[in-house]
Amino acid sequence: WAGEGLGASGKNRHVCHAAARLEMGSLWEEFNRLGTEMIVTKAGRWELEQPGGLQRWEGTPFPPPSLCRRMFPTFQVKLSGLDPLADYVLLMDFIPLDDKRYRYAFHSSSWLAAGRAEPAAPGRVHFHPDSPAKGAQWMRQIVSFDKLKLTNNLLDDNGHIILNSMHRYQPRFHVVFVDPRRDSERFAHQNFKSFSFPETQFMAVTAYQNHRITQLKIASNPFAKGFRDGDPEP
Amino acid sequence: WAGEGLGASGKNRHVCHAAARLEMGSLWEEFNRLGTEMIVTKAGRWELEQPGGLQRWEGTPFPPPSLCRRMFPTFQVKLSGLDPLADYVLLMDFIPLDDKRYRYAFHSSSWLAAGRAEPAAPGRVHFHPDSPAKGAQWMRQIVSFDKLKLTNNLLDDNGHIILNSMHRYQPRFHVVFVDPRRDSERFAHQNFKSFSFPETQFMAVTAYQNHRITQLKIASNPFAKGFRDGDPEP
DNA sequence: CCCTTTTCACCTAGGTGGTAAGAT
DNA sequence: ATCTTACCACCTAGGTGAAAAGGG
Repeated sequence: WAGEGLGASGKNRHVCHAAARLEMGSLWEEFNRLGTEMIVTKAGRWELEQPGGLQRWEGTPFPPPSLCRRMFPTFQVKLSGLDPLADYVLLMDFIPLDDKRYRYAFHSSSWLAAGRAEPAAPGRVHFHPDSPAKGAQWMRQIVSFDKLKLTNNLLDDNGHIILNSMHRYQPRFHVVFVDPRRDSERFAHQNFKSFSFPETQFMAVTAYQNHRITQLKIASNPFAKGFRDGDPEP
Repeated sequence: WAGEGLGASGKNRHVCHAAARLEMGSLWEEFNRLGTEMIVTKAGRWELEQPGGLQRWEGTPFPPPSLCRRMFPTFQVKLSGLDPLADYVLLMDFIPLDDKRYRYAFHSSSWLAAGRAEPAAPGRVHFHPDSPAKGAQWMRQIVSFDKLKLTNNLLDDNGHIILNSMHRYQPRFHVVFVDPRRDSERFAHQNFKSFSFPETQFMAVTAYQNHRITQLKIASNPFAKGFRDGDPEP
């Protein structure tokens, strides 16, 4: 027990001191003040396999690019307090913030509850693609979940995160110690630590509702530079 | 010994049946008949950190993109004979084919030996970025080393493969079983299997010498499509 | 009416060889 | 004379929101 002692929190010593600082916090807060919205789309491979879509990649053994959307801002954290020599898996999931469905009232520029939530989508998880890796490598630089994609396709076959449009979600971030012990399943509840940043909560939408969100996305996302007008900002 | 028995080759049972089939073999052979050339360049981060280069990425914590070159054709293999449930690391290195330096004689369109080889560059290794992974995942689809980049910069700091221009090289591919035993170092020599495909040998150059190589690169590399003239080929 | 899907122009990011200038 | 570099136009690949079209 000495070698795998528990911290005061009841967590394994490899995770009990783990800390995560959200990067781009001021940008997240700026979005959060307006009410962050994230686009969700379908168009996984199931859509593209219809006639007319297939020809774009026939002859290659690889699936077509998924047209699902990333998050913006990107969820990025700076980690500390890990054991540099231990292995960790990093992952994210998304939990409903309530059991409501929403609609946007343009006249008042606000979100209104509009009935109960639809049946929850399959609760998927996104592993950071560098997992597993040593604590030292995770702490060396910012960990970015820029490969994470959102979809509203319940039949999605690409492992993307499935969300219901017009529902609110809270991203969660988990640090999981890869326990080398034979019976590590017995300690699974001690071997992870989770982080939730309230400023990263958002509404899933298929098209932006709040025009101020649209303008902030255009102003801050490099890929939307084509929609900026006039003054260049440093 | 029964659990980690050795095959007839003296190799660990997890690698002794491993087999690798080179993909795009006919394209490699077409290049090899002409005498394959691969471009090597400098321009790692050391070059870009000179005044005038830095401003392109100031403000980001990430290094600038390396301008070093990929190989074309890309080295790709289809694996079989691995233990689906065991972990493997896949990697490549490059060994000099001889101790000569070459020059290209345009009048005869041929390579001539021109003295002894220069001091060998640091013998680097390129790990496939998905390493380590289970045998099942490696065998599921073609393994592609398209991230591998070549440089002639002896001071390269990006982990790229360092080669001498005007020298001949043979790419090698290694399958390494990740041995879970505590004293696995003692068995290192049994835990890997190596593959060399003669049709992938090449001359490192800083600019193409043989015009027929240039034309074949333009004809077959999608990124060089801008230099193709006239007839579209399926 | 409200929400979703499709298509588009425009961008980021980066992989090509050509070309001319530079280095040795 | 030979090799190397820097810059360029042109491509692949894919991430943007706008706008129009589609669906219940």
